[in-house]
Amino acid sequence: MTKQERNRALEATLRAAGLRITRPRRIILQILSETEDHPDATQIFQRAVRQDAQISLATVYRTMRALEETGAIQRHAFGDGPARFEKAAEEHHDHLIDVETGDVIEFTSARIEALQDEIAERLGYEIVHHKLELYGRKIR
Amino acid sequence: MTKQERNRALEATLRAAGLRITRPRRIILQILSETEDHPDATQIFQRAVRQDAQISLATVYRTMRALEETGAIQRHAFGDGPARFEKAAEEHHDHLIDVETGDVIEFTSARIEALQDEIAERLGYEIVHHKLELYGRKIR
DNA sequence: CTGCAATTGCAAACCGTTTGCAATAAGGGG
DNA sequence: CCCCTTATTGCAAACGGTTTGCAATTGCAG
Repeated sequence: MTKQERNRALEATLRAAGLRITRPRRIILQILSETEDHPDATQIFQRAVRQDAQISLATVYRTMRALEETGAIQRHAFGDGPARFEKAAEEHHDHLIDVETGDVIEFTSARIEALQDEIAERLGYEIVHHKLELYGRKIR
Repeated sequence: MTKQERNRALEATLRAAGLRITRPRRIILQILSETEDHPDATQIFQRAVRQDAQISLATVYRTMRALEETGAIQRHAFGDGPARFEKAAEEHHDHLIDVETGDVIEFTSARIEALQDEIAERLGYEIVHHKLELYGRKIR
């Protein structure tokens, strides 16, 4: 993907969200698109500042909120600590968090999803969303 | 269970935790033993104050922390908002949170537990603990 | 009963996050 | 292309939940 294509994609995301295309938002979205991890607001802010020294943390938070509301990104609260973000996944997935490093591994299980629906239905509920987090330690 | 038996049980819990038996702790633990819901610190505090007007919120937090560390109670973070507590469950269980009322329904599924272990193992991890929360809306 | 360490209440600090404000910038209409 | 309206920004102050320093109180071992 060329730099231009990337840019076009970012702008499309913003436009689709009904948001104006601004320098801070472009930078923040790009950080989120490029990263492999699940950074928190402060980390995003630190990375953003490297590209534009006058971006403020408040803008990061506001942008995260706006993008979350439109579904462009997802907010997670692993354990305690600050919220961590990732760009919206094409496919739903759950998380395995390494308790030692904080690393996050994504996974999916259609069988677990199915069981969840089954359980909810049995209890007389329809699932709006769910959260499955495994906290584990690497073997060996 | 008589009042005396209850008291004895509470004290046993505290003693097992290596904690001194104090008025605030007795009251807080009793609230947690009697309630059906998953109150947050403020709610626990409010209920405690009815029995002893000079209990402080700080003590509630300190007690929750101490009891959590010894495993006597569990801390949950449903969605955002304040942490909510419940006395340690004999058996592990997960939660279905009513998105409209905040009510919490507990459930268990051996099948889901088994799948989780399977997934973690496949990823090279052993599960330390996990969190499964279903957020749903009551059907009709 | 005494003495020491644990616990308490209070108020102030804390941390992640949100918000009011005035200044700036985006982008649709002419 | 410029103007005007409105969204967005940076800053600093406020916020809500939680933790902490301190001096006073209390539990409990001896």
